[in-house]
Amino acid sequence: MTLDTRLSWTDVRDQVRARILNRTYAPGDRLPRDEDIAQELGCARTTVHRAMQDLALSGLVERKRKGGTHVRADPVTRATFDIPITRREVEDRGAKYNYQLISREMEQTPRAVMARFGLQAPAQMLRVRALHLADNRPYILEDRWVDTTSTPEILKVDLAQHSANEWLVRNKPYSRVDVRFSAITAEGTTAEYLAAPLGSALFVIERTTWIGADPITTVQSVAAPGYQLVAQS
Amino acid sequence: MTLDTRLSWTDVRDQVRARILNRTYAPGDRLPRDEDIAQELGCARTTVHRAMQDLALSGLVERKRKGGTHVRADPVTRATFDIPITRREVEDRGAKYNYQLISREMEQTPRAVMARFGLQAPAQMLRVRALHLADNRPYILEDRWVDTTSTPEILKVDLAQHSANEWLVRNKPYSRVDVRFSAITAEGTTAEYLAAPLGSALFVIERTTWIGADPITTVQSVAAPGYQLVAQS
DNA sequence: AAAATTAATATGTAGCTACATAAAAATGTC
DNA sequence: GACATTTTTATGTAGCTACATATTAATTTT
Repeated sequence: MTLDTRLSWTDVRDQVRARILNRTYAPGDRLPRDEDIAQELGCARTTVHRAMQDLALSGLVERKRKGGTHVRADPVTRATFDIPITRREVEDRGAKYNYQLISREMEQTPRAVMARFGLQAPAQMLRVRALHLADNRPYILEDRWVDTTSTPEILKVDLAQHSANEWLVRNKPYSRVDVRFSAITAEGTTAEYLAAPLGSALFVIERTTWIGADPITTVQSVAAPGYQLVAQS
Repeated sequence: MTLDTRLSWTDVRDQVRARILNRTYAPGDRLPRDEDIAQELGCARTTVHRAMQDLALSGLVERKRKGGTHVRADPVTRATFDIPITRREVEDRGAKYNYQLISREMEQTPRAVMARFGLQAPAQMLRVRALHLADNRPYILEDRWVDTTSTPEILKVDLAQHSANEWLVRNKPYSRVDVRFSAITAEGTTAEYLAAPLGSALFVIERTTWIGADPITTVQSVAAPGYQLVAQS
């Protein structure tokens, strides 16, 4: 048991956060300099610096050189989501995972896919459609396009056995990713594959990845009715 | 012009990331110790440490004391979303913001709301329903419950003038938040208020906040058709 | 051989110094 | 007064030391 009351940077962060919460430092206010806070609390400036960095990262304060640290007037809620490979997601829920390949063919990219990649002209890419199942019930329907220029190896993968999702995540790291969420209405074959009532609302995750400037893949993953995405705490 | 090729921690991070991308360090592999990397690249261990922390934060590697640093075998896509106050969101799109109060009354919390707060028994709370408009078109319909025990001041706020969203964000900082996304079908008054075709799919953001262990507010925000949420790059 | 103890080790953290850098404030010039 | 230049200042970063802490690995004990 050490009797020293040495402050850790998380202690400092929590104290400063508490002061923001109880309005000692109100929205828009400028906080004291790191060094002054350090002196007041009896720790080093580096410790305060680390605490402040964390508060800035979480969106509570804004820091600027020479300008100092300000409590954000319009705090944003910042939420982080983990999007694991579908197999894991299913298995983590304690369900049995299954996978079915629906189609696999070279096609010309439609306008929507060009837009996602930021392409000027259409290209030939591998389009893979597949269904992921949880306990033998449809879970996620994915419609994927893979750039065979950046990823020719995909052509040799037996996609009936291994999902493109898994193969790509394991074998094709990306340097940039774009993720967006939306909702669509269940219609036609989408509704059929997901066994969703016609007209029901479906949650959609759109994910596009690049390596450097080169497109790798873009997927539209449509979840079965009732799907909910929860932020990391 | 300094001729020193002193490495910054972001340089180190990028170099290590590049090695993971190009399979020098493959998924599941253990990376060299921070100190060895530091020596190899010619910088201090602290610099490597900072770089590694960042890679761990972004989900690329996992670190454990004594265990070392490992490339994650099943990398997750980690995406961060900023959820600003609705006024800002609208104005940032260059649209004119408007707001309409629909109803405001004390009610007993239904089961769904109890669940969101984790309450055992129902409670009386202030229920506020309101519509946010962008360029005079429905944008987001919010159905909010405010705990008047933790937040009695809300009762004195003129909610016809200021949205509860804005007042709470500005005046009631929270210490914990739960965010989740889903999709629902447009029906009844929801469809009416949002001027959405019956049966169309609507994107839903559910946000619940606490201060310490005390509930503050929970909102279900239903967006007009076509809404898309984009991750921060 | 199994269990308990001890040692070794990689990451985590705090504090210090020194200097870099951006931006505001002060000053000087026309 | 308007504009350009210099100074000041608060945060940002790199490197060092020293020690904390969580685990694994090795050793001893039963």
